[in-house]
Amino acid sequence: MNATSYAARARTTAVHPVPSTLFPLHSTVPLVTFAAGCEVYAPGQRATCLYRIEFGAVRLHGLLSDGRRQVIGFYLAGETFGFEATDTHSFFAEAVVATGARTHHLADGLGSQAELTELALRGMLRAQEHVLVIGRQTAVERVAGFLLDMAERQGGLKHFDLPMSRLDIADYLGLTIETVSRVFAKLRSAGLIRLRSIRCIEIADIGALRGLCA
Amino acid sequence: MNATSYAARARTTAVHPVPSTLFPLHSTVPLVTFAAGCEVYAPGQRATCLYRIEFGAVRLHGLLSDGRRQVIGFYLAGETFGFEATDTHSFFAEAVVATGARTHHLADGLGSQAELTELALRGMLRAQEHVLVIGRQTAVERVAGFLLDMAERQGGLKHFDLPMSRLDIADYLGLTIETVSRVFAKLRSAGLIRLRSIRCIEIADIGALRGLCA
DNA sequence: CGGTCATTTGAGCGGAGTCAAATTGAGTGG
DNA sequence: CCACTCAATTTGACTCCGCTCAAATGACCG
Repeated sequence: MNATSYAARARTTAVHPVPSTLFPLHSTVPLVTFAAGCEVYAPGQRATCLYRIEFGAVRLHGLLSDGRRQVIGFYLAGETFGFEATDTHSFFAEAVVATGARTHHLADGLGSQAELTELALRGMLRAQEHVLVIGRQTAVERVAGFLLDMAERQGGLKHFDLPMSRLDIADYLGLTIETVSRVFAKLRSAGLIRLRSIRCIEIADIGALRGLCA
Repeated sequence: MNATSYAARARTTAVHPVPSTLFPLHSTVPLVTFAAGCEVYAPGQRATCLYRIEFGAVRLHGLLSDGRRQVIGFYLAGETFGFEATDTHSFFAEAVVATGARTHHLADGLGSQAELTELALRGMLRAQEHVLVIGRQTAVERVAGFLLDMAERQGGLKHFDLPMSRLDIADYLGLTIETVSRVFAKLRSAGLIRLRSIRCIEIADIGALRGLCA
């Protein structure tokens, strides 16, 4: 039983839950911003628009009745989320760090049928690959794969920032925060990664890291 | 490490890998049939059409390099699979039992953009919910939820057939065959289910079963 | 009836979880 | 700039759920 509830582990800092609308500088669609930890939407709320992230990061997550949390996915700058199979949202979406996003209603250009299909198909593939990772990989394999994925999605540089906390990573990978921390320590002492700071990772041996991903 | 390879555990019975085309009786699109265990497609193959199942069941699964297997999903009569985010397939599709399906090319009616979007969105949601189950639920919760899902998808009767083996179930739920068997035994001795035969389940106490699913 | 394969059951182990304490780090105010 | 606070992360010790290995039982079939 993995029963330590999310609420008990993470005393989420209370933040202003109302997104502020800023000037649309580079686009005709409005930019909404969210402070770190701020909720974008919750399950059951009506899905009204898509969000394309300009800066920052968002996590999608679900909760079990006793508070166990699973992060379904992270969305980074340039990525789009908010589309649903039903007319209401199925999961929580929250800003991981200060985030700005442009909203697109289904009538808009980005909401065109073909693009929505593309997004849905990619979202499906991503979730299916996530199932494979969580269902059959060890803690080390999951963390190694996660770091490579994050590096690639941030431009493929050999050092990059992790916008999310260890708890977010653990809940994304189906592990505990302690296990994630221990795997980081192991990778560091094996010389595969360096921790420039707590949230800044440098990949020192990408080949070895890839070799760990089964 | 969950390293017992699928090949080592399951000596898949060799079957005729060539689908036979039968007469299109109720539809203008061709019916293809697959014997139990027969491969429908494999990763890397070009995705040419959708399959709508007339009878039988299909599993989608991925393999890790050392043979660990994860079943991504099952498709039952009336359900559609075969759509992909890229132009090639990402996973294996195999008939679980003797299966007949109608193929629909993207130009056909069923392949219309709106329907494809709908399928992709539902597929995404299903995979995301699967992530939540595998990432955060215990063995008992996973099995209980699986049985309820199967019952519901087969018409909601209180008894139904499981088309797939215990190994398929285990690989779908991210467990081992022994654990699945033990949970079945536990649910049976607790009076929540009855096993009419090895593959025929009767739900004796659906309320209690639901209560187990967190 | 014997062979083969799927499933169940038993015994023991280990990877990741739990509980707890130490350490680091980011703010904040003096 | 430093002391202090509080949260995030790391580290340590121990536990337990689900895995591994092994053997028994059951189902199907020629």
